Amino acid sequence: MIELDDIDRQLVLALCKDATQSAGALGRELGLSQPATWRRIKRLKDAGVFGPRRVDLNLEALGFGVTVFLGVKLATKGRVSLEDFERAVRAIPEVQTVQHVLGLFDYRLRVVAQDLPDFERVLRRRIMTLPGVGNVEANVVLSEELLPGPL
Amino acid sequence: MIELDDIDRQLVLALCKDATQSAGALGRELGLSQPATWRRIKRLKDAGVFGPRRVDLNLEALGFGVTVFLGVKLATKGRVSLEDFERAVRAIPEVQTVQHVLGLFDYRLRVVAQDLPDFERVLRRRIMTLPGVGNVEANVVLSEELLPGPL
DNA sequence: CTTGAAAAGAACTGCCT
DNA sequence: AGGCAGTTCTTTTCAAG
Repeated sequence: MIELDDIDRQLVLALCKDATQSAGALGRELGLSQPATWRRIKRLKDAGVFGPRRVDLNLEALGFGVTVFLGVKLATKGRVSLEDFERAVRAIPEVQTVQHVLGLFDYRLRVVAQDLPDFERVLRRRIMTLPGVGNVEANVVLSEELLPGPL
Repeated sequence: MIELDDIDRQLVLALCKDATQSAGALGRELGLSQPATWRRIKRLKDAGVFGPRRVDLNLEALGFGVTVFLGVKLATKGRVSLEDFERAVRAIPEVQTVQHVLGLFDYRLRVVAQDLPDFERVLRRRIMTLPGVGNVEANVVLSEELLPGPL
């Protein structure tokens, strides 16, 4: 497990807020030189503190105004059923995230759609027809807030 | 609403997979020159296609091995109750995401903890003591897969 | 849209304290 | 570990076809 000191923590938090900041700019905030800051960031990267760098899309601006979290309970749950379900769900373009979970449901899916009529189409023709689907619960997202996290 | 042509779509998808690629490298894949690729990316940025650039942390490597999605149903739901609940939930370090949702629950929370005993502590001392909490449902995340999305 | 090039800035390196 | 100075790379901008 990776241990971070105070300065590392501040660097990581600053990068979580805005990943476009340069090592020089970050260092100035903390009273560190550019190379010192860069070396710390490199050490953190090499230690695997950061996940793969991705861009996240502004889906609203692209016409996807509706986000729904679905809980899915499978009717049949053999090894084959799980693999069949996962393969089929990966083929649905509107599904953004697949979580295999423990609890009242077997899977949680993050699904986007253009609007509610479009979501109904996705739900009826894509989700409900998935192999082995039992119960489905839906939560339409009204707003989402990302917090600093546990550091 | 922003319209993308085929090349834009390929650029966006490539950046979703790996945001560290340079404009030159991206252009080479698509048979475009570096300036042409750069201009397209700039146009997309200015159009607001991309959300704020953040880094995502490898929480497992930092000692947070457990991720749980909680559904929370409030017992009392006036305007004040929602604001009180949101303010209190924002103060819990282990809460990563707060979603206000429509459906069987009022909120969905993404919570991380070091392990299951640690999660029990968070649940009993932080979550269950939130103002106005009624029913709580938990799904422990076993695995999570991010898909390309609806483009 | 392309190629070529130049300027600015950020990333990286070696050496020193 | 951090700072300084310098090199290399990418980004960013421009000129010309």
